[in-house]
Amino acid sequence: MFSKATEYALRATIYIAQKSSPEQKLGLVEIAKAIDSPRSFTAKILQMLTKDNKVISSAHGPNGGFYITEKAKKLPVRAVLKAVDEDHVLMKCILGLQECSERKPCPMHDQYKHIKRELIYLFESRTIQDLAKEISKGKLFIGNKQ
Amino acid sequence: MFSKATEYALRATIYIAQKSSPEQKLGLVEIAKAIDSPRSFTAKILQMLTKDNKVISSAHGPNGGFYITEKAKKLPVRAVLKAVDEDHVLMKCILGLQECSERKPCPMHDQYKHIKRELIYLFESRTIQDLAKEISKGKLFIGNKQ
DNA sequence: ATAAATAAGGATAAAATTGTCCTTAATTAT
DNA sequence: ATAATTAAGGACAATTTTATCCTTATTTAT
Repeated sequence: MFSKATEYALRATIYIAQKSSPEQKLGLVEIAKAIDSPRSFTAKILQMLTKDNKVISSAHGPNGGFYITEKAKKLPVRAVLKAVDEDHVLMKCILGLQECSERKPCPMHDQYKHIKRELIYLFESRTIQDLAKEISKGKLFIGNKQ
Repeated sequence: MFSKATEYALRATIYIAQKSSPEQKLGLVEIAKAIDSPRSFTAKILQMLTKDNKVISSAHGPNGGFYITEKAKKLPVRAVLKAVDEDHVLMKCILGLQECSERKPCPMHDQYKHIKRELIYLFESRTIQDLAKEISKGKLFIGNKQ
């Protein structure tokens, strides 16, 4: 559904939301290990997420790293998709038609529109915080290696 | 959600199902124009769909081209995904984790699993024929250019 | 001030996907 | 038989995505 970049972005954001605070920042190496993603590529993706402090914040130097503010935790998960420029995936036609709408529907439109609505609702209604909370309750996983 | 290849595969299959018969075959050029896809790339994709006559059938020579049998029309749309080797998209974890299940869920698993189920149901329950019928009723579109 | 630690950014490489072109094979009509 | 028409298949090219590496900038601690 999403690109690798977006998958890493979502996993990293959830992990940072769960483990970090402005006092306790996380380094790139720890994050990449935890979410099982390639280190340098993850760095690029974190750059997109920290751009304008939209979703993730960062600090240079010793004890620096990545963290998330309380305010940003309250953003819908969809904000991550927007930050990595893949929000359109939620809205696009499942057959890839440029123009597919009620007025000009593709053959799957009437069926798929309900799923699309739920997808959008999922990413819009749940906040980054929501997902981080569940992971800290214990039973959830964010990386491939145990 | 799907790759371009899969989008073209779905559009081509629906178009062929609507316009062709074993007596009335469709040429590559017509198909590519109708579904607004690159001609030569579409040829490759049609090759996958005709492999072992799984979904689409073809014939060489004058008055040759692509068509679909009555039997194949009754296949679930999911058969197209399988033919182009992209069926896994329906099942995969939305965060891209290799192992994501009830027993070892990712942070979005509990929410997303319902959507996943509906997606699978959509592609499993609807046949190629179903989609072709609706397009021939008139109000549906399968290409970008009008 | 200096050194150490860390993210930011640029250049590049590797791999995958998308796309084209040309030759070959199969079929049909003459 | 021959020519025309069409799909099949192989080789390659272009583009996009994924990934790495190296240098630079920023901050902190000494």
